[in-house]
Amino acid sequence: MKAVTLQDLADTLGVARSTVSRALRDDPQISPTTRHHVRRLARDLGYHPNAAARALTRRHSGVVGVALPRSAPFVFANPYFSTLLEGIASVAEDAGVPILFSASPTPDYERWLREGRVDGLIALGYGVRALDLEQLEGLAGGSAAIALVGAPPRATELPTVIADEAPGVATACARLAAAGHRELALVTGPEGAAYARARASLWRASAASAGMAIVATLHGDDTQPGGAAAARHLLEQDPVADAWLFGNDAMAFGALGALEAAGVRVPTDVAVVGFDDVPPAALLGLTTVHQPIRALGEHAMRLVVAALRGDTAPDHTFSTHLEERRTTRSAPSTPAVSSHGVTEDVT
Amino acid sequence: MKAVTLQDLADTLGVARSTVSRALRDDPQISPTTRHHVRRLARDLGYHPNAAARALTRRHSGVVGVALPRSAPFVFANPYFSTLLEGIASVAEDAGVPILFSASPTPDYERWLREGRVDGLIALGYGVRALDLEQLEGLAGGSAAIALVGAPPRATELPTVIADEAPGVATACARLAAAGHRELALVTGPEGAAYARARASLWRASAASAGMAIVATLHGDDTQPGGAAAARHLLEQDPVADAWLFGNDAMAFGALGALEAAGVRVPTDVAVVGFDDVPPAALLGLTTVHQPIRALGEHAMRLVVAALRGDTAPDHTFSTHLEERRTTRSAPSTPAVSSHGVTEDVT
DNA sequence: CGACGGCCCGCAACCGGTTGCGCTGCAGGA
DNA sequence: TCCTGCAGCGCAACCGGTTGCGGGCCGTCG
Repeated sequence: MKAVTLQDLADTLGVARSTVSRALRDDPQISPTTRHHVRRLARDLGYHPNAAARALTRRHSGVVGVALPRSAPFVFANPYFSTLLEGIASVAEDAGVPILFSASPTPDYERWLREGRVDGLIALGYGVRALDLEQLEGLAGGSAAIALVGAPPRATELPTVIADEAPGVATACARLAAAGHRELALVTGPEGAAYARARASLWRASAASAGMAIVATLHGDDTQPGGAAAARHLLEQDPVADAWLFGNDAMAFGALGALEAAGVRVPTDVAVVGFDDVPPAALLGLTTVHQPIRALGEHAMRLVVAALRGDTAPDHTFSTHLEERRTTRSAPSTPAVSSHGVTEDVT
Repeated sequence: MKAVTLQDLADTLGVARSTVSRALRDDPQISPTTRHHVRRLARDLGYHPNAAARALTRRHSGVVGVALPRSAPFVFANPYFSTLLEGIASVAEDAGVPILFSASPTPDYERWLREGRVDGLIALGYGVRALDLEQLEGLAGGSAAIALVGAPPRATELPTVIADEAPGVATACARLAAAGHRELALVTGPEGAAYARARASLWRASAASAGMAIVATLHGDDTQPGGAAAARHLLEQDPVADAWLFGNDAMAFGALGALEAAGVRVPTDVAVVGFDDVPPAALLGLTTVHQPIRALGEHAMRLVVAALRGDTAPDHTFSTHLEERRTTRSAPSTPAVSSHGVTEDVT
């Protein structure tokens, strides 16, 4: 089954290929009648312009790539990325831009840009290593539209979309202190990750100014089993800190499971605080630092789409807040459970 | 910043473009020395073959498309699709195949095939409408590699990956009957959806042969809020069925929230059974019919990859089973809670 | 010493659209 | 009547790789 080409249309109509091309592209130098004939035949024969040929002459593909930080099982097991993708895909859909992605530890996506496979790129999270960052900056000097989501390994001129984590962390510390906690445990992300270091030092500073101390720090792998392992580890410590902070919700979920299995009551014996506020957090009643994940994704795609069109998108800053639910004790007088409930973040 | 092309390499080396092309492609008719020179220069100049040009001559792009059934917010809010994507992306990663997708209600993906943007396509769930199915069947007659996931609207020759839902449903009914239930309520998917009809009639048949009856049937929209709404609706009925079956887990989650808000105890007052067993189900302790979602995705991609290579993948059948957790009562003598716990489906 | 064969490489066509430019034919103005 | 102007279309080059085929150069054998 050969695909029908411009030439085919031209042949059966007895005109030149260029005429057909122009007719389909609404070129004013084609007469209405000819244009009409061409369009009708194109419709009847089911003509679809070859994407490769078009991309070749137009020097761009109209596709935006999304660089996932790690391999598929990791990425898709974490609702954080799904939610980010939700935002990205949703504005991509409105803009009519298809998305190319491949979860991979290797920086394929940088090749995509050079090969012209994609015109723009959104790099998620700590997938961007310092080395890649340099390459990306070079590519951005060309016509590539690039946006980063999450804290890059070092300062960069590349457009970066990120939420200010301070407010959420600050109120979390305030609430914990008010509830009587003094010694905290922190389970942060992988040792090398920039965002994990940033969050850890933020927690430390914020805890200190609320009159608390972080007495144990662990590095998790940002997965649910990793969180469970961290929890078991923390349970062996003596004394056990009675409030645990997690670098993301996935690890907190794992910890909740481990705590239940160990017969430890939450929040009575230990309070648990997550980070990100992914959709399942509301279901589980996990207290967590809310980050507008979906909005971050949307904005990243908006930046890229705007860059592709040549104009620049309005700047926007994102913030965080504490979503207080059932895994933390309430301070003596304040009502604690969020009124949002399970339907949140879904529509 | 112009990209470096074959011609550039040829010019600086003083050879023909074709020579450079052959040298890079390990053509035996190029001398080792020339080949070496070419490769070195290519590396030094950072040459990357233009994807469009290559796709144009080779008549294929090396990309596989994934057709999402509805728009992004719906798809990514549902862990079912994330898990499917996890499987798909994971074998795509191994095969080195990038994935193109765009959540959209319109059949863009069929265009993708015709435009040569993608060589293969995986169509998810009830996104495949009867009309599209015809188109897809036509395209499959050509060289397109197509796989369907989930029940198609009608019988088709297209390779379809789907799990046998009968075993899971049957044991669910058996357990419910053993726990003393007699009258069930069913909240199934959208009215028009083929898979929803199939599941509904399966539940009905299975319940009947277990000595139970489905006394109320509602159509939900497969979302969490939809499930909550359905639950509120069911609570107004008189008498209230004391076991509720849901067409997917997302709706069951919503129902759980609504039940909690209404002060109804689960499973004492009403038992809740979901469908799919998405990862959060384990966290929440939702009893549900387990479907090997990730494996379904993996197999679909394997089918497509095999078809692209010209050979055919081994057939494989998938089954379901009941994952009994805390939202159903246990029968008098059997131990009920699954031993899997929270770490399931994560590694 | 000439012929023949094999190794390497260049020429040119092609994939399917896009686009600058030039040519034709007809209408209107001088 | 001749020239100008413009609308409408064709020619051909180009985008950047790929590939069939032909040809030059060299070594070897008769």
